Amino acid sequence: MYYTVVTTTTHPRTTPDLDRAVTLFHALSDATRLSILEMLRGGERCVCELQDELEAAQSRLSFHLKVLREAGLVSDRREGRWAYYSIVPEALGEVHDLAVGMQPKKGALRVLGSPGAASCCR
Amino acid sequence: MYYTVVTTTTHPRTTPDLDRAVTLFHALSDATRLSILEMLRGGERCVCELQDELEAAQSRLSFHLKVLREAGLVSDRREGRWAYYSIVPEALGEVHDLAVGMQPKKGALRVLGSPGAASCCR
DNA sequence: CAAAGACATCAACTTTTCTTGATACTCTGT
DNA sequence: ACAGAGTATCAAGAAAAGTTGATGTCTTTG
Repeated sequence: MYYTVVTTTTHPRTTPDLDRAVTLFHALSDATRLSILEMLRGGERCVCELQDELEAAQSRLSFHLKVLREAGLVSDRREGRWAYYSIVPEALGEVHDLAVGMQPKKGALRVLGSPGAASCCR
Repeated sequence: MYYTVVTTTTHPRTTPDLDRAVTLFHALSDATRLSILEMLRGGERCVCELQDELEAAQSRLSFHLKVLREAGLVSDRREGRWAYYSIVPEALGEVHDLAVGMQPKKGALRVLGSPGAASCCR
């Protein structure tokens, strides 16, 4: 049996990509995490290396790596007792696309008195 | 008189753009704020319009607009008793550049056993 | 098998961020 | 000058995020 999703949605872009965008930007909104990513730009790193260079407590690092991992920005590979983290380029691609997609639409540049601008309050 | 900045800095990119990036990403890490930006994509809007469409309390909106404004993502224009907000494309450009700049460096792709990868822990 | 290293996870606590309701400010029309 | 609309700001409380130290789980090595 099939269900044809009719999408009666009154408020359109309310949930789907919005959540994703929030997750992505939130993961990037912390100095420690950005530093981690900066280190990973050079290639895979294990937690102990990050720990040394960032002078951060181990559990703190683990916490931030989890945030990055759950946002899909980094992936981890286990080898013996080490965990190697690396950047997931596709996720940064999403961020890139989001930034582009948030630019004003064509024709949205305000020309004073143009119709559509400020249909506001009487 | 000139100062030749010698950059004795031990920890390089520790403060300058990092803070800016954090501010920018943080401003974007909230659903309400992203919705506001989405509305502004169509052009300038006054607070009352945003209020109606987003069904958000006035003070709440004001709060979020302030975060966006302080991050430089939107600008406001006062006209009579109305405040019109609009997107600052340049700020989104910064976000775009950040996303690009965070991609792994050339040659950072891990080839198993390649030198430089995992100089880690003995 | 015991000991030690590399991480993850958890609980308690601190800090930051959001929300809400009240209040203040600034125009505008009368 | 007054009343009311449109906003900003502030204080207090609620919720979310980050930090720290302890503990647990694998895994490797002697």
